[in-house]
Amino acid sequence: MTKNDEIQSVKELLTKYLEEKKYRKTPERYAILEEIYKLNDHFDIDSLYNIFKEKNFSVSKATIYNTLELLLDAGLVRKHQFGKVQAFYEKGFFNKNHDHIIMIDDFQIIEFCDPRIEQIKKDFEEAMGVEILSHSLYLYARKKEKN
Amino acid sequence: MTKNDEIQSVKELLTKYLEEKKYRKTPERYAILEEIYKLNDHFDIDSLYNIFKEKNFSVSKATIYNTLELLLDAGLVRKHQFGKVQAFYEKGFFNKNHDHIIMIDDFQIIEFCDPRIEQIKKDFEEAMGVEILSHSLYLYARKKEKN
DNA sequence: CTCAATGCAAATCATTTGCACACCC
DNA sequence: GGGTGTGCAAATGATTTGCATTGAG
Repeated sequence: MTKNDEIQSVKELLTKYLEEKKYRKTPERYAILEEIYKLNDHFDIDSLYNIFKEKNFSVSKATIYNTLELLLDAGLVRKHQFGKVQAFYEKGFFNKNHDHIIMIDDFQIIEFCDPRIEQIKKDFEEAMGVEILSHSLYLYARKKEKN
Repeated sequence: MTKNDEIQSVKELLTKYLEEKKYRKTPERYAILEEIYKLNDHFDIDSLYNIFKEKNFSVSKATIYNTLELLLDAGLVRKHQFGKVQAFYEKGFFNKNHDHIIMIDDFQIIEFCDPRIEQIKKDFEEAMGVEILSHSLYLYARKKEKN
């Protein structure tokens, strides 16, 4: 799937979501979704705001906040809050690797996926009679020093 | 180990830490540590501040922020930031259960510990040649609806 | 006595909110 | 047209900072 195909697909998912919820299909919502899916990296509100600014496409921060909330609810982005006050986001539909290793030296983020997590979740659901809706796992790592 | 023994022990750990780092042994630092270890629950800065206020023991919020940073560095408390802007803390030396289930209905927090996590960490350390310093795992759950 | 630590208030910064206007339906 | 969504600026709330004062070493 090319990046353009991917963008096309998530736009369709957004349309479906907006129609289901009877929300309006505003150009801002599609533009923000598209910009997010063009990015390969994690991003914060400000950098997204600046991308639009550079393109002379006018979107207010309030709208970006609102829209990210909406996309979060639609399941099209993920939100991270690793230790910092400021939240980070990433596109979140096709890249199924849910977990993250944070390199504390340079804050590089590596994604991974380990089936044992899913097993742990299943075990807890059964043991405690609850439904686990989501999870977040971060490993904080640093490159091994050579002594 | 009784709660008093525990408080005694962590105070000694704090002393050791302060001496190593050549920091001063102020009454505030010990008082804050003690209050935290008297609590059984997770807490935020404000509730800790209010505890001192009620006791007419004067500690400023700036000092509480500073001291929590210090205790964090000393490994005597843990910090959480689950989605919210406001951070939560908990005592963190003797209670070895590191992972948390957040009940999204009432924000109740359940602790647990699963050895599979440690195994995942070990595997990654070996596979990627990094040292994993810590991790955080949250499961977001809700009580199962009875249909 | 000296300088690190505290207390207070002001500053900062991310996020939220209120309200007028715009534009999707 | 009607009401939701947007934009802007002001409000909020957690955390940080500056600076004068205190007290640990």
